Amino acid sequence: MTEYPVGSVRTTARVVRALEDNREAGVTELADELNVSKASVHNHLTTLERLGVVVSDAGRYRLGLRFLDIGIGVRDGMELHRIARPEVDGLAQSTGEATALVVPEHNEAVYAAVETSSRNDRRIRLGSRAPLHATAAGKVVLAYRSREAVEEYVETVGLDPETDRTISNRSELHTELRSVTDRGLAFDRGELFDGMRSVAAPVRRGDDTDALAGALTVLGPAERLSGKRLEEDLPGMVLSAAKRVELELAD
Amino acid sequence: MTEYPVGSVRTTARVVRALEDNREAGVTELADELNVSKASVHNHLTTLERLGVVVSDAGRYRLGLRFLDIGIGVRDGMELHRIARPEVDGLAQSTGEATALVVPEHNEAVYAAVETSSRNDRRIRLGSRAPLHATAAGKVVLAYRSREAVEEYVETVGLDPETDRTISNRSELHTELRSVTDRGLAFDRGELFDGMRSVAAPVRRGDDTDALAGALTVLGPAERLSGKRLEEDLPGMVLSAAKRVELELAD
DNA sequence: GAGTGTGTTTCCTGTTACTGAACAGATTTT
DNA sequence: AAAATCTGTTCAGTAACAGGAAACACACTC
Repeated sequence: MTEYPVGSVRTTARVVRALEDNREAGVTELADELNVSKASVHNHLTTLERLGVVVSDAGRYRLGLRFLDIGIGVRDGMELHRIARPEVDGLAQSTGEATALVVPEHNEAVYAAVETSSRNDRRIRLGSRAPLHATAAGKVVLAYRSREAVEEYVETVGLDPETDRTISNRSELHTELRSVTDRGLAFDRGELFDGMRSVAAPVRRGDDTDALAGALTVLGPAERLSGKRLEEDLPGMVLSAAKRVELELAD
Repeated sequence: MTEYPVGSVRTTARVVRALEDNREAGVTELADELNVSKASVHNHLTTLERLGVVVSDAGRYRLGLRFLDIGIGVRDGMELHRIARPEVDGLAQSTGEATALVVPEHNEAVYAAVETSSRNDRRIRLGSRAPLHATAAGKVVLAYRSREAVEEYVETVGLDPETDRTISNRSELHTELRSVTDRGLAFDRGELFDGMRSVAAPVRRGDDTDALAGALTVLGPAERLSGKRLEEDLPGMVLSAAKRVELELAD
């Protein structure tokens, strides 16, 4: 058994990945980039096109919008999203900042819902992914894991520094996570993007285990997120919103 | 050469499709549903999980949010989207109705951007797809195609009736499309959903050929979309918004 | 009109993706 | 509590086929 039981699917994934980066590409171009024969690339592309996932136009190929269809479907299918969505919207309105529902997946923080108070403020992209140790929401996710699970994260993912404020050593991370569980809140002060701060509160599944379902978060520029607003006002709002989601999630 | 040059990818796609419908499933469940051996399903699932596209939890499998990531990336990468987005938002604000940017893909109308004036009004889903002959935006798409291309659409896709007002015969479609090109505008009066109406205007690529890039559309309940508002006011707004997009698209 | 791109097709072969069956847990039934 | 019956997972063998090389077709350029 190799790493990928169905090898050809892996090749397909590489083709998709390449199209994701290049936005549009030709057969030879992809063949060179991926070190695969032209014929093989061609086969994968026509397969993908038949499947309605890729669009071809005059010998150029690009990804179609079926991914969006599937992705939104997956997102809308999450009960956490259904319940948390109104709170995300409400938070955006009451705080005047960007807000999001963040969900852990494959050791990354995924923005499953994003809302902004002012339109055309698209700094955080829906569906984008960030490292767990460099965002408030991500730290919430880590904080509610066992110490071994956190160690495993450090081991496999590593603590790559995104800015010069990113937590990048093990002990610092552990003390930070301790403070997160203590307060039931996490902060990020320019640890992912310079001049960008965020607050996040956990949403736990009340039912069986107290496993973490996700996190609500508020994000904004350091100029606006500071002092009492950052330390007290926003935390209070995020926390109570998260609590409401937990309650409704429990039933 | 068979229908799908890389057959195993087709199986993978079927697995993904099944997960899309079932939201969550086990191995045997999928194996039965797809008439494939358990082992094979298992192989595909672990491959997909390794690729970060599927999430497994206690023997249950479900699609992850990577599709959303890719999909939004594709969408944001479209220059038409970049340019049309502000107009879609502006239309939502000025009309007070739901608005969208629609793009043709694989003979379907895809909602590439959706905006609503009031929050939590999520009737049309981002990324969802509708038949070309049953929506205002779709009729715009068809109208700017050659007659043979329209015939080909009727042949391959067919004119399935979605409601009792859906255009479902060839000649009716052709006269309708004629009126669309004449006025540069398309209407839909409950042809996709009962009680739902929409107006759409074309966005054409000015540059080389006058190929259609997409359409802007306004949607709402029949009670609000009727009379002079439906016939004159909204058309005027959609049309001028579409013109502005065309202009900026030309440079 | 030769030359260099492109995407597409063909053909062959070594790989591998599938199946059927055995295995290992967990849960339920008796 | 043990047996029966679900799971998901692993294993081994074979028939299918995915991938590579090269020829092809077509569009450009020079």
